[in-house]
Amino acid sequence: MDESLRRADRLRRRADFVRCYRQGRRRHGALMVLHSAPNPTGGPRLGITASRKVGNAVVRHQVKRRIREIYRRWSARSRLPSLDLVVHCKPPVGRASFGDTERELTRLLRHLVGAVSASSGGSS
RNA sequence: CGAGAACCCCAGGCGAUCGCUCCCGGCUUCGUGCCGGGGGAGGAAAGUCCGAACUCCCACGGGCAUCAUGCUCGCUAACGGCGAGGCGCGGCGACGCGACGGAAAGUGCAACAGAGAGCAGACCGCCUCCGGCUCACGUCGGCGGCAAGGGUGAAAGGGUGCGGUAAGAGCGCACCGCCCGCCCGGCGACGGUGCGGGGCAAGGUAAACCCCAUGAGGAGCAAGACCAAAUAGGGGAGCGGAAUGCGGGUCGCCCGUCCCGCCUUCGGUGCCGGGGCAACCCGGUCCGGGGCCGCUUCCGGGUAGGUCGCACGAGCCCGUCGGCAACGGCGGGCCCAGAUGAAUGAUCGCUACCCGGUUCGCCGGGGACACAGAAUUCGGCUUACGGGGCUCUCGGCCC
Repeated sequence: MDESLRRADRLRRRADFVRCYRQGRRRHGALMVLHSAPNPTGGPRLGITASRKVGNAVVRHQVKRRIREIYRRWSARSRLPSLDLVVHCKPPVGRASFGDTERELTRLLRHLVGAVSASSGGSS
């Protein structure tokens, strides 16, 4: 399958982030919080936030790259509905391993696929 | 071998798979997507502490205030940086460190201790003389003289010695130190076993105020330039509604409000002058109010958003020449990140090295690990931090 993740697949405007926080659903994990809100673009978009509590610039960039990589290579990504996603990092993620981060993120994303497809089926 | 001291260098490498971003070329159903090739974090990218380039704003000149710098000569686009030198301090030494102008302009400050701390001073002490006691040495008291010795302090008004004296004192002398002038050396800071003069005055603190010299306009790439929705608002023109303006001040600028003047209009049996038999009319003056709304059309500013600024530069590398050096000249070669919720990555092999075992072939485990991520760009400084090389110093041992 296509594993590319280009500019259009990422969240790039402050307004989109704010919309996710205000109107979106939330799912909490030990390492991160996942916000999600429907978007009209026809495909999922990903945004990642990491405050300075997570670590210095090197740590924050590493965490964001790992999350982007996990999302990019996630096998069920193509089954996601048209959603804007924001992964907000919590401080412990700076010390977590790649494996732990991957387990947590995929668990949160899996819940999302099931929940949204069920609710959209019920409403239509 | 052990302690140190300068200077310089590196910041893993190779491969596989899947991705991101920029540039070039080709194809393009022009969605800008594919295909091929190439570039893609640091020595500090950091702190944002200095200095500049660049951009906009302001500006006639001068002064005040504020801030910064502060030995000399160089280097540099510039600097609060760097190099060399002087002086002082620290270290056995290699070497390191230093806001390193002025305290004989003024003002202020100095805890505690101490007799006394800024027109110095007398606690213990030293001494002549007088008096008491004593055979005497001496001792006690008093008028005075003194500051050598002790003691206090961060600091007590040159040091050592000799002379001198009742005891003392630059009181006198010698040497050392200090201050002033000259001479000599040095571009200069400054230095000199140089010459002459002065008994020594002028304590400390200027990262206390201050004085002196020199320098500084402000804001910053979210600078700034261009394109430009939606909504709201501004300006011009035309038409319609009884009537339907203009100029100036206030302000950093614009709009509004407010204020002033002129014009116009409405009201007040207002007031003054003139006219008329009169209703009233004309001119002036005083008080109060109004000087907009709707539609059509055009124009400009501007927000979101986008493009540029934005990657050839005080550039890097090599050689050579000048200079102790910082650095500069000349010649040749190279093109070296440009993201913007922010790319430069993730995972997996092998490998230096480390640990354990060893039949010395190797096997098992760990595995590149410190500080740390460009954001307009340079030159520095400072701070954080892993490792290596070379030279030098001191000490120990061996030949």
